[in-house]
Amino acid sequence: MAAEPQRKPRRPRGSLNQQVIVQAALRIADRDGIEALTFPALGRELEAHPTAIYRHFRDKDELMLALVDALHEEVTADGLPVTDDWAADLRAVAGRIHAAFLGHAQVGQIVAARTARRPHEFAVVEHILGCMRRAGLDDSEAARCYRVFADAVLAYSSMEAALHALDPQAREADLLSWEVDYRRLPPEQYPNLAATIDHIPALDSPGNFPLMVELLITAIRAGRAGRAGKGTEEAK
Amino acid sequence: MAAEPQRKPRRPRGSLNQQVIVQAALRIADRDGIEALTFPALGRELEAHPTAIYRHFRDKDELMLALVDALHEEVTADGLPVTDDWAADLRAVAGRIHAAFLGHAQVGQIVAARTARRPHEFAVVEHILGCMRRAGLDDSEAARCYRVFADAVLAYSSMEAALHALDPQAREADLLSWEVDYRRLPPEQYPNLAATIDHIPALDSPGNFPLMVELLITAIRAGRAGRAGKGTEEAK
DNA sequence: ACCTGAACACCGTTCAAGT
DNA sequence: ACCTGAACACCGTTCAAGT
Repeated sequence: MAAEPQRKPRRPRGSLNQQVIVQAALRIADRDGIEALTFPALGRELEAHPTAIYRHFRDKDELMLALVDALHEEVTADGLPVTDDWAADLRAVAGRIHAAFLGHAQVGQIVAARTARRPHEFAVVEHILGCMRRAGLDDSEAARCYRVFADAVLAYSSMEAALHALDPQAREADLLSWEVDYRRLPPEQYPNLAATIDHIPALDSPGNFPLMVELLITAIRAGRAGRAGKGTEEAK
Repeated sequence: MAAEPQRKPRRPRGSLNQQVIVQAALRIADRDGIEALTFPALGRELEAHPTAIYRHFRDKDELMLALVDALHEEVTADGLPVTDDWAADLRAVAGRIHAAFLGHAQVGQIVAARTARRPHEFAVVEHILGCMRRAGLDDSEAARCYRVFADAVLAYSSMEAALHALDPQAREADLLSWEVDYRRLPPEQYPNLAATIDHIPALDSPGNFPLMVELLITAIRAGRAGRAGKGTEEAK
């Protein structure tokens, strides 16, 4: 007959490489969830033998780190514009990171747990440092504020990605728990909750992340006021 | 002779419960790492059959959520003191959360990924809301700032726990990557990095978290200035 | 040099059988 | 009611054998 079984669609010789594997892994994670990202699944997606990936990545952890780096690459893909408004630039880069993490929420959720630093993060570091210096901070303050701003944006985005990555039922249950459980608490024991419960934003409210960014920018603008920890040089 | 084999040290009848299992799980995670926390390992630690845990937890995920809740319990264990200084109270509760997460870093690292809200978190919510209201924020602002402050503290602490939970070699490699890789970058392409590299705190510098908390407090104190997002009522 | 096949150790989960 | 034993499906990883 015309359609013979064709059991083993072998890949051509050198067609497997890190980039092809990373793209396939991203497709699987985005489509079926991070827990569905297994070597057998990768083999099917690539139409290759599951263990062929070991030619290109030492182990699964190294593949995961490559996925995280792919997200950072997406952040810097179109270049990070530098304007004369450092605060606007900080909002922009924070928004880019946040968007990339939620856009690939299944991978974004593991970023916080995988702290390894990879090549594509360099450009982001340089960019944020520039914003801090243009804000008028001295080198020491700029360096410390960079560290905190970048890590806060990373950690918060990763946490929101984790919520975003939950399957719909579990997520709905999580959000409903807030609506239901918290309203049931006795007002005399939880007076502050009782007074403000109607104003508390949802866990996944889109305004949460921008507000955190805005608070950090406000504090950076406020400048030397309220700096904690060692290394606060009064020299000036 | 005297010491007979005694192969199966059976547990007495009703001696297994959620609390006993959670404590055993925490011991294993703290001692051997989160990836060593398996049903077989739990069986050995409890001297019970591995699958006996299924009598008390629906699946492994539910056990993990119980571990996360145990951390929140630790935060509120000694009560959260309310003084006349809302900023100091915010520092204190943030420090408690941070300490609990790093104290059980193996569990702390998964908190951000497991967003489920559990009983022992109620008291923390109430406490932080009280701080925000005493800061002079109206109910809407207090609610929004609570959400961002609490989640930022949670996310940042969880990320630091993840770094803290890495095995020593991997962690050393991560920290060294900063020292080495970043110093190798061409200064003309990364001028801001070149200028500030000596001032950038280490990934695990103990000052990072307090600085983030201080920045948030500074912004909250700055008050209405620079609030972003919808719901910014100009009524006043 | 690169990919494949088979095997190994291990884990989460289920369920019928014991006490 | 509670725990145990055995089995099942599945996964990461290794390694000798193929082309």
